Amino acid sequence: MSFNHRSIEKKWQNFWDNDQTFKTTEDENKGYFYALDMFPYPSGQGLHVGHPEGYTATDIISRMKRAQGYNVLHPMGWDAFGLPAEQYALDTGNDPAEFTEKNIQTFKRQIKSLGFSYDWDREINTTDPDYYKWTQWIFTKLVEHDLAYEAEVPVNWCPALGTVLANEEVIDGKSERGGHPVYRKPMKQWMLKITAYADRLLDDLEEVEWPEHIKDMQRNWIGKSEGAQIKFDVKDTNLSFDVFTTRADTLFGATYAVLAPESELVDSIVTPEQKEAVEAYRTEANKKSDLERTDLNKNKTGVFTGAYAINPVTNEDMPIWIADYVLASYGTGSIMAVPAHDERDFEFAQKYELLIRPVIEGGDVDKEAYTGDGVHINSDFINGLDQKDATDKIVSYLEEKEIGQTKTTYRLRDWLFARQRYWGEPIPVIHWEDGTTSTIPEEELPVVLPKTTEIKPSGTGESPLAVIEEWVNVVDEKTGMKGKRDTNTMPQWAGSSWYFLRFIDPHNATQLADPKKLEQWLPVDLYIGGAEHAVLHLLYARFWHKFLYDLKLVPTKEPFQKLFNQGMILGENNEKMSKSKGNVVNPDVVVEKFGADTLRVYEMFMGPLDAAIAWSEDGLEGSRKFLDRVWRLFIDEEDKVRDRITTYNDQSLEVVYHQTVKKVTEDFENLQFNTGISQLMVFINAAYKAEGLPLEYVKGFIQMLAPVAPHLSEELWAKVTQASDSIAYEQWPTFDETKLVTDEVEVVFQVNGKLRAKATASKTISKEALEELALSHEKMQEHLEGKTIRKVIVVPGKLVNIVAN
RNA sequence: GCCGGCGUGGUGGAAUUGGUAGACACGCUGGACUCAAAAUCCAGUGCCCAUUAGGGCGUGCCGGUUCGACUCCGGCCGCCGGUACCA
Repeated sequence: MSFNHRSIEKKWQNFWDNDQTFKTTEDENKGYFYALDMFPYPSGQGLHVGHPEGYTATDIISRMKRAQGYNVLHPMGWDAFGLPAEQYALDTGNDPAEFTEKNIQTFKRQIKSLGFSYDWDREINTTDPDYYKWTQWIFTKLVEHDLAYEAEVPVNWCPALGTVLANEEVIDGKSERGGHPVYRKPMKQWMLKITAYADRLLDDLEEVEWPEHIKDMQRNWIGKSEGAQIKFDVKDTNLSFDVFTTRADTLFGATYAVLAPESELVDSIVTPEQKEAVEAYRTEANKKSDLERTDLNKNKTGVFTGAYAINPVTNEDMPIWIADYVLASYGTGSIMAVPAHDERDFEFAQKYELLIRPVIEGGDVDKEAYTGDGVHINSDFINGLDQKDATDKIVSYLEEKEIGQTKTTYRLRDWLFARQRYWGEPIPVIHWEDGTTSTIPEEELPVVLPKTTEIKPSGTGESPLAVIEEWVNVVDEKTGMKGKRDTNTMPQWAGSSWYFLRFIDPHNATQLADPKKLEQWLPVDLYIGGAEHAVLHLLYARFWHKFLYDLKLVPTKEPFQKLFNQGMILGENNEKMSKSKGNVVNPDVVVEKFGADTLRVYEMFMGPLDAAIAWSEDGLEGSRKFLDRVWRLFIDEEDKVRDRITTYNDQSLEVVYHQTVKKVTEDFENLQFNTGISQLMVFINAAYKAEGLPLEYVKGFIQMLAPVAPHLSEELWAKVTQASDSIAYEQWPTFDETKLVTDEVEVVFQVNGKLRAKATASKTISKEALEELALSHEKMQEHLEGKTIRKVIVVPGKLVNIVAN
């Protein structure tokens, strides 16, 4: 008979709720372990089978750590602000808050049906004013410390929709909804100065246990680049501009200069003859989105300004061009072009027939740019030097003349923190009529998002909040001065940048979280989520954490000690699951048919946690068969514990049991759940062949199965031990190192590296005796006949290899 | 293009201080049980040759180091992820 997952799972989920089994303990005599999932955005689609993969992994670790005597913090919450809810509101006229609440209830029901050991008393919702009060508070602190500032930044403005669009809502320069034209329009926006933390965000990656490729992605994103900044004078004026270059050594080969089309200097230097062409080019460039600009990278375009710069070492005239292959936002927004040794400059110079002068030996400038190292030529005082020496010498020269110095730049840009949207945290700022700006003091937070019956575009590009007059307009009670609230809201990244702190003290009304509790729980010991957040979320959260660290509000430099990214679960056809492909698996259906335990076992057994693996209905059934097999081993047809389970131990399972405890414990610790579960299967296979089942081993096995299949294990535990308590806090089984190996081991005999015979021998057998055993073996003698033994390699307890010819 | 990862049976995957390749599972084949089927239990299952005994081949491809290579080195091919005019 198989177990009834529907009744068992319901029974134990109710038990855990009523018993408050997973309420977080904070016993100072125990260690603290913080196992965190990336909290989900509660979409209208409901839970996907990909979600439980990471959740099961952290749940297994949480349950094992509780049994190992730790206080475990294992919370769940909702990253519930975001675009889809607002779109839904725009489409239907409904309140995004209600829609979001409904989605949360669906997610929560689904997550609870999987039996995760979350402490639901600590549930967090980023859209809850009690939560976003502190999101806003952190923002005001950033303003106080000059890490938030306002700047004119271009947005995707769609006049037809009367709204600003996110990049992903713009397709080929048209709005995704309606296909209306979209323009780049500068708007005043809040920016966060994440670049001030660039070096620390880079350096402190050394301190965390993250997958190397994720660290690499962050390093690339930060994009630290060391080079030199060099000043160029504009001919016949007192104007000048700086360029950034990593190849100062090629300065003698700089034959022209390029400014970004947006550069303000262009207005001052453009000649009357070129003015029209330059203006036309700038207008054209302004129409293109960043994406379109990069799309055109095959065919570089640009226009001559008519002006010349002076090369500071050759004193030659360098024509100044504008071209959109130079980005205003990187470096100084202007470059010295060295076409002989830079591929982009080479392509541009060829197209516009600009001078290409090689200054390094090697390569052929008629064909392509040479970007390698080599001996410098045509370069006066650095001739004959290699790249490094030439760079050092020329930078010293420039420093002496005070026209250049070493300089570090970053690819990382400041964080555009404003959204012209309704469904987000209001930015807690008032713009007064006298032109000043102030943040809302702590005692007046939160600035609550006003309820409104109709969310509609403002028509000006501002958020829908701008039309809610009674909310926007404020008067200072003391001075009577009028002001307007900032109508921007925060991006979705805001709430998720610090939620892991609030889980530690979620109901604290007076501070973000109690410092003592933060000290106990931080850093997060294990953080699991999808790789799609490898860069932005993790970088933003690290930035805020470091800022709070500087304010002495959190005790650690880094928030997440160990990070792991679960892989994707693909559809049975090996493609990404999607509605349109019809390959989506609904977890509700799986839980109903096979049970939550089966789903958990299957998702952990299908392969390594970080691999992308296709769903398989057959594999799922196999996991259920394993659980049934476990059940039948211990429970008979009458639903009674089998009398094979006994306190007598005939030792036949001793070795495999101790091996199982060791391997399962270590594999779970290392997140290698697939091999850990396979070891549980090995034990069950052996147990089926054994006469009696020692109670101690049965109990130990059920405990090891419990983190993966908790409902079934609770039920088995209750039946086998007659206990009325949960298995959750039973001490995790231990193994005895001395019982791991048998006295007799199988050894392998090889001739010329080829396996020819096997034999059993004592594991402590001497080298000589083992060699003798090999040479005297019948099979070996056959293979050695007529050959001369040249060499014998003996690995004690393992093998003998005889080299002969 | 650049950075990172991967490539093992019919399938998902095990195994790397270099030492029995294919653990565990799915699938398949056979047997037991059954009137029969399902379920279950037991056995077999990398490929090729051979009736057996046995032999040969085998971890993407080519080469190297080694007594011995899935594992280390060099060169290719393919797939996946990230990123992209970053000066």
